[in-house]
Amino acid sequence: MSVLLPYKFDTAFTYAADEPLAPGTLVRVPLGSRVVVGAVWDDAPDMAVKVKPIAGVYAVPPLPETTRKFIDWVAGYTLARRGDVLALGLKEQLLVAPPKRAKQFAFGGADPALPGPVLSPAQEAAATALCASVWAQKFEVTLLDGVTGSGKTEVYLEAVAEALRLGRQVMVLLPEIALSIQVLERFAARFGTAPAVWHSELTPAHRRETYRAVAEGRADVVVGARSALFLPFPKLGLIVVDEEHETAFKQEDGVMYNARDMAVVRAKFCACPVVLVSATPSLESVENAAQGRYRKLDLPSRHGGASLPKTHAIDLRQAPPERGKFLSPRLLAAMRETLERGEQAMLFLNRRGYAPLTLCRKCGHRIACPHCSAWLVEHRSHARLICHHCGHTIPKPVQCPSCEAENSFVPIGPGVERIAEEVAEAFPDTGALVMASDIIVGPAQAAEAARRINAREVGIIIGTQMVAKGWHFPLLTLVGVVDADLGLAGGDLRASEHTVQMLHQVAGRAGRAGAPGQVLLQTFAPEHPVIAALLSGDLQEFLAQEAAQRRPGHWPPFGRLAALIISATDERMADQAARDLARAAPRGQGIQVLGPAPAPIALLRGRFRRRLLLKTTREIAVQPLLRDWLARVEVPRVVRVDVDIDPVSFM
DNA sequence: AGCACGCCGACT
DNA sequence: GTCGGCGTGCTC
Repeated sequence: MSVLLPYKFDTAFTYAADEPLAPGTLVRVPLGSRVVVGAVWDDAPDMAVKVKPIAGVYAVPPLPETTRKFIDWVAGYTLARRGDVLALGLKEQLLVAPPKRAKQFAFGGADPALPGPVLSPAQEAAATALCASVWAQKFEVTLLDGVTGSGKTEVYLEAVAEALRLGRQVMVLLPEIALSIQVLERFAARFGTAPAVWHSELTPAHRRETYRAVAEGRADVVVGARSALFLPFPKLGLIVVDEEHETAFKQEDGVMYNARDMAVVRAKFCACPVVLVSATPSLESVENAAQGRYRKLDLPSRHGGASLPKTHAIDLRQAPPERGKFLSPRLLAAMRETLERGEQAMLFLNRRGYAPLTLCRKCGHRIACPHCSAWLVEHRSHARLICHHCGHTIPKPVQCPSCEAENSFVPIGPGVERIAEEVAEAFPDTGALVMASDIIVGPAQAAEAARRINAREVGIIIGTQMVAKGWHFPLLTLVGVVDADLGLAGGDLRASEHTVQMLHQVAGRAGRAGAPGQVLLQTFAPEHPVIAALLSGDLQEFLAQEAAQRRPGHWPPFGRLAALIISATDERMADQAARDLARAAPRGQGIQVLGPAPAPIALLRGRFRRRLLLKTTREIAVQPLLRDWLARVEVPRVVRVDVDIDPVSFM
């Protein structure tokens, strides 16, 4: 009998059992001197190897066939080992008997019969279409494209209700679920009980009970981060991917998978519909809809008569801030007017900390991370400099290590903490709140931040990208983007697309209730297509331009990409391996290999990194090419070669 | 993932 | 002379 182990093995091991066990059965098996968990797999047993008997069987429902097929498929697609993929959803701690005092799972209690909200005609039409798909119980992908504040959540909650009426389970994927308190509250309001949640910050006992409830079919709605994909749903009837454009769905280490794309595959194996939801859908999904692979449903206007915010650019070349400051007079004036009306303002700057660079004004020395090619970022709230890549941290030095000058360091450029300082000077009597991932940590703090804002204890919110997602602050009417050009630097394929998405989402926080919203973009390049798209609000036209740029060169979504990241603690070894791989690169019609080049972060956590990029036309599957390529080249064991299929980050 | 085996530096 | 550093390799 073959058993797949949740460790770095691609092949299943063979064990003996007194009587045959059904595939998916979770077992305890000896491995070396230990006993570990494993899952009976569908592979043929290996007859050539001498086998040990299994040590026991867990009293847990077996992994459903749909889950096993999905695990095999993900491994094949991402070039990961199957055991590593199994490990994403199976850990020994999930199966140990729950202690007596563990609270019984309170679910199975969602009530789809509770009355839903009154929907607008457009919402009603979309909800009806989604419910029909759920009812049909067959695979279908729908892109639900609705402007910010259009009530997309209410629409897909009706589809969730339909699945519950049919006795099926529902998986809802969110980016960064730990911060999505407000979404969970809306689920609770609709169904009379909070959904099961699945994310990295659950306690072990909670995690164990949720796993069991899902496996036994007791948990009917699970709202989770990307790893919820690997939970063993026995009767999945609907998958929802909210904020489908979010890059947080892409796992960038270990098994590198895109949860949005894998959700579509998961739905296919489960023969159920999947709904991708966004106000700013990715070019990938829009193109899939244009080609007829996905169905598209639109919610073109805001719910309840609220209008979309008006967006204006502030040209920093003509009206710059005071010297040493970052908020222009026009933005400050708009903030003042907003506060005087009793409304709230939000300043957006996608940069944590006080200043991104610390410079010695005597000799020009800049403080860099010893393990990464990156500057250390000053965090004044901790009185330290921190590397945002590896976490390396030092107290802010008094003396320059290069020229030995004392107190010569000056902060260069702004982070949210520095903006907060400027705000405190300009508006000393207004409560301000910084929202950044190092300050608002976990669900409790996120909930407390939302409470303070909606209780009007806070007049000005200063946030990083954390504030772009899903928040609903009724009194917020002004959004100021401190540096709208920030995301455009660098040669990233999707820099423009991601900047438009992020800034549009931030803009969408303004004016969600009655009062009209206003968005001000501070920029040095008001004529840039990204800024132009945000000013006009015509995202379709913007995506059409993006498509026109990417199509001729077969860049995604009009072609396929895979990245090879070659890394070693010895720079010459990384270089040599990269050159050897480049020399053996696959060739042929529709195949292109770019590089090797030093990665933009050429040194990361003490490892030197080189990159190669494989680009092919859409008809070519990159996995066989890569398997063959990597098998032909021998690299020293100390050199690591990571494969990133469909890369999102090019760092 | 663990755990053992294995070959080089600083202790008794 | 041994203890132990963690690089390398194996686990059905």
